[in-house]
Amino acid sequence: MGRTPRNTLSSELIVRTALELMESKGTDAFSLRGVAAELGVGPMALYTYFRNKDDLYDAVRDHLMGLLPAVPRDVSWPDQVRAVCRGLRLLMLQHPCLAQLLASRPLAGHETARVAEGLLGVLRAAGFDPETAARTHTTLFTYVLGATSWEIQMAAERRDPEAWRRLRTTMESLSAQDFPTVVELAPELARTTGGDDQFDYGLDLLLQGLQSPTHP
Amino acid sequence: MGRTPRNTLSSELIVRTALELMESKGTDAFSLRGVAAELGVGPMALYTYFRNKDDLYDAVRDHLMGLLPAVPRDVSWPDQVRAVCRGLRLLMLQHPCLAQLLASRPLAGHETARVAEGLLGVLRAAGFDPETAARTHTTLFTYVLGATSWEIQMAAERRDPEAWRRLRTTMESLSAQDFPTVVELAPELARTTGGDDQFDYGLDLLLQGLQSPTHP
DNA sequence: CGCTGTACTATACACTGTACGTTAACTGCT
DNA sequence: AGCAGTTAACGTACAGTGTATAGTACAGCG
Repeated sequence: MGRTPRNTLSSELIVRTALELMESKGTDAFSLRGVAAELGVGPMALYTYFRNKDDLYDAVRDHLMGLLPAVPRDVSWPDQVRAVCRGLRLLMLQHPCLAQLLASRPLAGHETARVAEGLLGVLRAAGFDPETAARTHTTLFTYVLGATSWEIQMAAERRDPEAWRRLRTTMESLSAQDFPTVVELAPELARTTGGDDQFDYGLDLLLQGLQSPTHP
Repeated sequence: MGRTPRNTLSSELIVRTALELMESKGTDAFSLRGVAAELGVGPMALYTYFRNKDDLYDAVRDHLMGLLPAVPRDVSWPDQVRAVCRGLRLLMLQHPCLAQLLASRPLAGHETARVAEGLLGVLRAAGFDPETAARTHTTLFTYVLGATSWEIQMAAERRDPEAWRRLRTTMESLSAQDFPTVVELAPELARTTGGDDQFDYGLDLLLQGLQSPTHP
């Protein structure tokens, strides 16, 4: 019997395979059995390396966070903040599964901590007191998460022709009497559901607030 | 044979039952079969009213959005914006499933459009041009979505003792040499993962940016 | 050599969403 | 009243899912 030899598996290999499957077949279609099949192994073999599916999700999330570049050193702190936030958004766009992984579980793992360390360090060096630095970190992080998740979701909707058609017909069924502003701004709304400009617009609002003279 | 009589079901009844189940058993444990069992009906009976599970999700989401109060009329526009954003957050906190429902599908449905109409109307009345109003709407909405989803997620984690313990040990395993700022600010970070103050902090940053003299 | 721990397999269970075909109950028409 | 016709709910079935439990082959060590 050609049984699979012993040390063909490893956490890293499983994580890489899981990531590939999430990106090719879509995050929802991902399954442990799929990973196992891809590796030519029984489903239960994965349980030697991960206690359950969520545990594997954690590992994939942390692996992806490890791909974030370091904070640039020779620019002003607002530009450092911009770099971190844009970097995280770009990573999420490159790996759409990251949006769902970040939304469904809290920060945990060393790579994730490294990212937090980078942003918090920038804020502390800019003179923020501990509480304000922590608040600002959470605000920036949740903004990036919300804005980019939304962007990814809308892009996915646009790609699925059936869902896109349904959305269009819903929009067109709105009476201009009951929803005058939505109907009037429909083209603008469609244009502002994503893109670099939209992201930077919100990010700059936050940064402007942070730099305002009335800020603590 | 006591067969279920004909018109015991309706879309509204199914939506209400689904919502109850999501809130009692948790959004993840929700299933069509559970709803059907609760209604004393076979699983396929639901397909007379909804084409599939996502269709039911859409209906529940729109139903929840209908619970949002109207925009107050006799206050300044920043206070109107505050009211809308806080109202949406409160609704999400009262119905945690709403966070997942909003994150996983785009805006669709009349009640959702009503909410958008309210916020867009405020912004237009405040003098924002169409494009800026649309951008601001998206920014505010995604901020509320991201911040509140995160808050709900962290609160859920704190309630699960096993997950909470794992998070604590991960935090404590971080060396103060590699992660000086994270370690130093650990108490502040734990305190700023949610709460009215944290939410308002980010919201005020955005509003400050919107009211700044350099804003378009 | 035999022992032990470990990495993988096999089987099984309780679920899930939903496609398909059937049947019973109600509606309206004659 | 009797007879369609429509439709709401049913039963069955299928292809999946995550994972508990028990078993098996192999590596390294005494």
